[in-house]
Parts: sequence; C-alpha cells; structure tokens
Amino acid sequence: MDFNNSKSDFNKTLAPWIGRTCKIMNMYISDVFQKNNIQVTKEQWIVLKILHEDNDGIIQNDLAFITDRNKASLARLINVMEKNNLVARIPSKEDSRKNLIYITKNGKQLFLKMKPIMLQSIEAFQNGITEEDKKTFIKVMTKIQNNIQKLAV
Amino acid sequence: MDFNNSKSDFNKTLAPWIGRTCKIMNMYISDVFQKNNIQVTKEQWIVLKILHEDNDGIIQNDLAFITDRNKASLARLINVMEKNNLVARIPSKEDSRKNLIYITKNGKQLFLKMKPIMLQSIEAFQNGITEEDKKTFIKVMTKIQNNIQKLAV
DNA sequence: TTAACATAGTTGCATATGCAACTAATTGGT
DNA sequence: ACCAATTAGTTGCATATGCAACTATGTTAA
Repeated sequence: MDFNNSKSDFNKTLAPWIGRTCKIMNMYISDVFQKNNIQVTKEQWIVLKILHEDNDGIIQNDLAFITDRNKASLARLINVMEKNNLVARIPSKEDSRKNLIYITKNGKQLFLKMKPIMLQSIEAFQNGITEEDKKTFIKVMTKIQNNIQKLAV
Repeated sequence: MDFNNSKSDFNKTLAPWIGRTCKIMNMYISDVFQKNNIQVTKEQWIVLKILHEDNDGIIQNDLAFITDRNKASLARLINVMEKNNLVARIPSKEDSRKNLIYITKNGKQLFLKMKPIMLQSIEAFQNGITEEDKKTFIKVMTKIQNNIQKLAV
C-alpha cells in the first residue's frame, strides 16, 4: 500500500463518519438544552437517564464503568451535578470506600421535563431510515465495538 | 451485574450507538498514540492530516469550520500545537486579521510516521464487515447528518 | 469620508476528560 | 492478628471545548 498517496486513504474507512456524526449530533443536542433553558450538559443528562431509568443508588465506580468514563472524570462530573442539586453522594454503610449516587427530586423533575424533548430530537435524527437499514447500522456498530474490544486486549 | 438490560425508550434510537462507539474508538486511538510514544492528541492529529493532505496554509477560521470546531477552541488547539512545534501561525499579508496555519517539518515527520499505524488501526475497526453493509452504514450516516442539518436551521 | 457593520482572532469563565500519584478502607494470605 | 495487595475515590496537571465579550482590522453605505 502506498501511504503517501494523499487524501483517499482515510476516506475509505468508517471511523471519520462516526467521529463527525457524533460531533454534529452532540452540538445539536447541546443546542436543544440551551434553547430549553436547561442548565444541564449532555454528559450530565446521560447520568440522570441512567440513574432515573435503571440504576438509582449505583456505586460511583460502576457509574464510571457503564458510562465508559475514567473514575476521575466521573468524580468531577458528579461534583458539578451535586453542586447543581441534580444528584446526591451517599457513603455506603457496608463499605465506607464506596459512594452511592442518587438522583435528587430536582434532578428527576428536570429529567422528566426534558425526556420527551430529547426523545423527539434523537428520533428525528433517523427520519427516513428504513427498519432494515437501522438493523444493519446497529449490526455494523456492534461489530466495530467488538473489533475494538478485541484490539484493545 | 447486567448493565445491558435497560428498558429505556432511548434504546430504540441510533444516537446512543453512535455516541458510545465514538467514545470507545477515541479511547482506543489515544491509546495507540500513547503506546507509540507520540505526544499528539487525536484532535491534533486530525489537524495535521488536514494540513498535510490538502490544506497547508489554510486560514485559521476555515480550519475551525472544516473541523466542526468553535473558533475559540481551534485557536487554543493551535496554541498547543504551535508550542509543540507541530504547526506555525503566519499572519496573512493580504488581510492582517487572518492567520495562515502551516504544518512544520516536525509536524510532517510525525504525521508520516503515524499515518500507517493509524490507517492500520482504523481499518481493523471494520474487520469482517461486508462492502454492502459498509455502504448501508455510510448511507445511514449521511442521512443522519442531513437530518440534523435540517433540524438545526 | 466617516460611521455602522462584518470578520478574524483572543480571552475569561465554565465544563469535561485522562493519567498518575495519592489517601483511605477493605480483603486475603500466612 | 498482621502485613501486603486490592479497591474506591480524590487531586494535580494537562488537553479540549463552547459561549460571550472583547480587540483589531477590513468593508460598506449614506
């Protein structure tokens, strides 16, 4: 392969498509929050979603894991969210090293207010895409994720 | 612990797939740089790629635009890259408001050293995916990008 | 010509993130 | 029971990012 042949090399790969679409998506989503006067970032929103829908009272470290986030990064995300009264850190009684993270009443209200707006937005992203193509898309995404997992070993 | 049994409405949408895959991809890529002892971030690498392959001497603001990046963010990215002798800022003679961004000799060397490694990595991401499915994937990505553009108007 | 407007870039302030080194608490092996 | 290893979380340091306000320069219209 000729690595000095400009331009075309990376254009055959899927990675830039993922990166760019992700970026555009994130920009749009943060715009949605802003236009609704919601002082919450996309990252904070995902944490609220995880707590509210499935995992309230989850251990801080597990929350880092399921959000694919460094434990230091998660700790600081929780700092901001706690400051803004979205979540609460409660030390575990069984193991005093652990913090349990709970969504607050305020966090719940905010999540429920934004949920339909968020759902509507991200559903609109896939307007005009057939179910067939969505399935293929998810299949490819799964394959890419698996490939990376294998590479990272 | 099973983190994948969420019953959330959001699981029917494509957006979380994009976000998560992008995140995993970025983590792997920064790992590749680290293991090769290259003091360059993924963001810096993309700038080097754009400068080297097509746009050396591009106006700073245009570089922000084609990298989907805020001009303030781009300015600081260039600050770091200039500090690390990867690019140079040259004021335009035609319009003294503008900076032209050039890749340095050092930046070029570093880019050319990493290019085959990067290509190999991101090609490995798509191992075992048929050409047919890749085409569908790109079609869906394009559609999503177009949908967002339309929404953002 | 000059005042209003537009454009390019920088800076303050805030968030998000990773790595490595650290503290504190728990667990395990002898 | 005790010391070593492990685990949970925090902190210092660095990068990346967006918004809004700012400076400086260039353009345009009355």
